[in-house]
Amino acid sequence: MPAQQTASDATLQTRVLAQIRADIVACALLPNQRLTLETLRERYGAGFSPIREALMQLAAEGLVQLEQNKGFRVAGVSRESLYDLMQARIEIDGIALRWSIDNGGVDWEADLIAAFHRLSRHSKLRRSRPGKLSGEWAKEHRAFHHALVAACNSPTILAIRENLFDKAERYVALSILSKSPPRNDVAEHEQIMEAALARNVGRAIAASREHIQRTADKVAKSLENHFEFSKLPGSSVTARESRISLAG
Amino acid sequence: MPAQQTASDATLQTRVLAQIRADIVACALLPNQRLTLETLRERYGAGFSPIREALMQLAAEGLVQLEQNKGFRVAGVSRESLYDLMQARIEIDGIALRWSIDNGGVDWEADLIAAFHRLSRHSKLRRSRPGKLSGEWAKEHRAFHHALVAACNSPTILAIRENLFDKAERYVALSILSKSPPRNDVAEHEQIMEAALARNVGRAIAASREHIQRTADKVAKSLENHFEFSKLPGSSVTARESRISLAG
DNA sequence: GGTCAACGGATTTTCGAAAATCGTCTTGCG
DNA sequence: CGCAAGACGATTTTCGAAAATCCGTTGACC
Repeated sequence: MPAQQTASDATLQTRVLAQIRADIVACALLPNQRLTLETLRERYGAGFSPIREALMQLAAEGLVQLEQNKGFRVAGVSRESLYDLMQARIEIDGIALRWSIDNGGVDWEADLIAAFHRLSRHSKLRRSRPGKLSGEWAKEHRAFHHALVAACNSPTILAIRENLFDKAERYVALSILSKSPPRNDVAEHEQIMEAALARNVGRAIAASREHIQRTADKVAKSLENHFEFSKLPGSSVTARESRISLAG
Repeated sequence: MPAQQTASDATLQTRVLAQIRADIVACALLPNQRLTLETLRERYGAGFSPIREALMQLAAEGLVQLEQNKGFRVAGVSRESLYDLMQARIEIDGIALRWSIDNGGVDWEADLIAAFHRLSRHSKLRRSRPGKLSGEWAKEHRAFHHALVAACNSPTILAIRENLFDKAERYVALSILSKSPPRNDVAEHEQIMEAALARNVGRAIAASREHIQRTADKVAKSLENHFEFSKLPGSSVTARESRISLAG
């Protein structure tokens, strides 16, 4: 069993898709950055077909933009789309949370508590050491929010939620890249969890809304403070290509 | 200006994508039908690449399913996924409607009224003549529902809504294919519109919920009455490949 | 008779080259 | 000098063939 890669299903296309998506979400590929096929071909070691197919799928998900005969770009960011995204997340997560509380059984409760425990531990580690563990933390954070809504029993809503979460995580990664320290939101997560476990739908949704709203405001603020995003590590992107416009 | 095709943006991929999506939504390609690349190549007159790219995008949208090394199929249907879809539509359309009522101005009102007028006229034509105009009607029906939420001012929610609408329309097309006469729901649409124009959010959302719920029930019933779906016009699909299972 | 491995056909997946397209620069003309 | 037409370079888009994979089947061996 060659356990070498994190997520290599089988086909090259699947692997490339996962890698590019991860790189975009983690802002290893910056917003608005041009995605030349030749460059991607070198970077991911694949032919044109798998890469183009992966990019098409990401275009459908909204993580990359495609212009006719002009190629692909990482989706741009703006204050408008940030708040649009976060507002939608509030609603969608609210729905998923409501249904999850309605349907969730003991397993759901147990998984949720376990996920919170892992998250809180990783949050402490994250605060003590430098920002090298943010990958680990992001994983636990994602797992916790997934556990919250895991019992909602609606593949449609869950798929939508997952997609919005990806996009939100990208904004958070961008905020961290701009030297903004991550905020300590363990207490917020605990409040959501406790309300959910108490089967208090209204309180849980309100707490979730607050959580997302605060994240949105924090991200918006930290991006405003760093209007010029020219030289970021590990990318030969020109200023023009990766400039982040908060205006439109 | 060669106005020959309905929707031919520019690239072959875009055209193929629109055609396949339309064919799936209209059930010209039946649920569960296998999509051999060779067959699609003949049917749409294109190479492998544009077709595969289009299918990848449709896979991301959820209209086709992709199995590793086993190719593509039109997404299957089931009672569970029908109700999952419709339940999600109720919620998403509710959100979009609420925001649209909050934000909509006079233009929104005017467009909505105009869309309803066209819809009601086409509904009468549709009842008088045989089912040859259902394509026209579907277009107006789609336009009306879009006009309802057009002012919601959230690209994210609108994109999600559009996708769910496509999937719902496919179920309705399937229902019509099973010789089930379309129901006369002009009154329902009028109720939604009037509540929206009166800025009565609660009543509008309730009417919308009722409308979707009734459509779901109607579709579910007409599909149950036609368990065997083997020989449908214009397709050389074997019974095994296109059988519609309402069980799972 | 039953089980397992290897073979063959069909299809997917991947590749790299050819064709088409766009933006830009240059050139020629008014 | 200004402007339009044409050509060049870079990149996308498309194509068909080659490689890889899967499934069903045959055949051999226990």
